[in-house]
Amino acid sequence: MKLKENFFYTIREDIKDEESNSGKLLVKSGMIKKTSNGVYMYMPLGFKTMENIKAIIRKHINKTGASELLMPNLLSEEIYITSGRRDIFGSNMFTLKDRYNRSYSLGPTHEELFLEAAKMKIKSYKDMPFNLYQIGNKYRDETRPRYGLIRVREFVMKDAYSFDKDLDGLDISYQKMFDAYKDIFDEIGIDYKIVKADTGAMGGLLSEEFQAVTDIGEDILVLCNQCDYASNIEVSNCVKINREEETLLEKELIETKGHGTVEQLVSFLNIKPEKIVKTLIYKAKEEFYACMLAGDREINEIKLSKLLNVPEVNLAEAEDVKRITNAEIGFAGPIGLEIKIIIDQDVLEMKNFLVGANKTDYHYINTNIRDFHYDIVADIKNVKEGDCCPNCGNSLVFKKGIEIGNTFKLGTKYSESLGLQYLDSDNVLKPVVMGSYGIGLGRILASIIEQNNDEDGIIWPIIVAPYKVAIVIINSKDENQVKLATDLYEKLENIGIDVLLDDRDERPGVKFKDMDLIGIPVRITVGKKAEEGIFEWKLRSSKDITEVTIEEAITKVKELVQE
RNA sequence: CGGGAAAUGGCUCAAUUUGGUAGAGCACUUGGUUUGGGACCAAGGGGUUGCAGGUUCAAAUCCUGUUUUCCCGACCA
Repeated sequence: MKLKENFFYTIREDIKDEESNSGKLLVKSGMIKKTSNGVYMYMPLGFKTMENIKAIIRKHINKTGASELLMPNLLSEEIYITSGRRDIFGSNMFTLKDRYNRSYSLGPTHEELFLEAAKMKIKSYKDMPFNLYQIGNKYRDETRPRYGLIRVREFVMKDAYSFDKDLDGLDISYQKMFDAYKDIFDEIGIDYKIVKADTGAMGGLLSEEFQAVTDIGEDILVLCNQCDYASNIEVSNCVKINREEETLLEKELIETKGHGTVEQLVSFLNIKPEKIVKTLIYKAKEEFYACMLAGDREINEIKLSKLLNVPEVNLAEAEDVKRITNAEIGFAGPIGLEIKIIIDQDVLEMKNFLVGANKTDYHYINTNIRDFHYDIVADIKNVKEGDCCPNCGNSLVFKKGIEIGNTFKLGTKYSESLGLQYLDSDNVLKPVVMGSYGIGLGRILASIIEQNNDEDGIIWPIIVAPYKVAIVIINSKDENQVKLATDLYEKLENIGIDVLLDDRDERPGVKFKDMDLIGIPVRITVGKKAEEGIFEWKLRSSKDITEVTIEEAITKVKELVQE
């Protein structure tokens, strides 16, 4: 592409309404432009990069034997009501009415539709396995879009769905897709981890997430130093902590005026948070539960909701807490409570701890497990950095990640609710066994930038770069320079290299800054030594500059692109 | 959905406290000097200050409502 005669722009000023590095750089470099909260245009440069990512994805997904198709996004709401997911998505789903007042929604995910498509073929066990996929838009009414392309309301996703007659078949289909995912992310060159995750609104048997490792990530990845344990914190199991033996003391009521939080109590009484057991009142459906865990720990609501077998749990409202505990917030405790009490497994081992007294401004010290009743003992807390690995016992470390891919073993959940059956060899109708597999393309774009940038801008890996080579003409009025640069430009184009010719009437500094900003991997400059046929070769990722002839330049480009 | 901040030429901001009819830098146009890391000089073009009301002789500025954006939280395959 010749810059002078094509659509190209960059922004010099800092981007005010983007917080993340990738968001700022994507907007500054002219790759995307925000149209409203969480909705972006892909400008030519961004579009081209996206197409490169799509090509890599297609290559590997096609290799698994999956067939590509394209689904609509305007979907009758009926579809989601039938599958029972209308309520699960709730206000996360965009809905609209047509002129006859019929309800439609913009597809947040497409299990239901792919299942409809699969019905066209599946009659007998002989019709499986197969795998369908599309690369298309998804719509989710996120409460708070943020971080550029990382959390948006309209986004591009590759979603694939496998159909098998039994679980053994699913295992094979799943593994194929799982391996393809690894190949895709390896080829793109993202630093990622695969973690076990919650199945959430998708339901099903197993969920594994492909997480790009970056500090801006919204998920916490729990990793082991020694073994290959890797899990999203939402489902990481806690290993019981061994505690020192202590003589049990008698509980004692003490005044703690105005000190309701763990933090306040720690400084007021000069005790360790590990000697406090906090009591949180939760509401699940219409029932209240008191959840007890050590003061230095966070509750894990996903574990709690699974334990109680409800879709979600919420902290109780202030009035409810006051009514249940007869005290202000901060003074809840187990003694005398009439609701069900769930204690974290570690509380069982704790000795002589502090709890709320269910009386404003009072706590009990030296409380022990014998002093109150409890109904359930379970693992209801988040793991902490330094905890023991459930696999090998070594210590766990945390990293932050962005979910860029997710693979689910769905099982028969959807085929049962939507009636996708086949006739098996024993002449019995059975539900089809499904898997679903997603990749977020915008998140890949953002993650690559989060992982590959410097103070000058983006540094694209060559495989996804919108253009592999930028030829910069130092003085676009110098005929020699223009001629030489154009010659190289045409030769590279002829061998199929995406190359960009900066022939604008700008000063060199402007051109260098722009090429750095948009992250083109190779820069070939035509300047002072144009008359001798000498180019300057520089990689975006390095400071080194070498002099090359036109033949050498072409050879070096070929080598780089083939790698 | 709770809490906070903001909205002024294409972009980043000033003028708002103390009401007097909008200004700078960047970008753009023209001319000139320049040309190896976001040049300089000169002359220009471009804004009914998010929107709707209200107060006032007079509103970017004060008041009310509303919309949008950003941040923190809640939420989130």
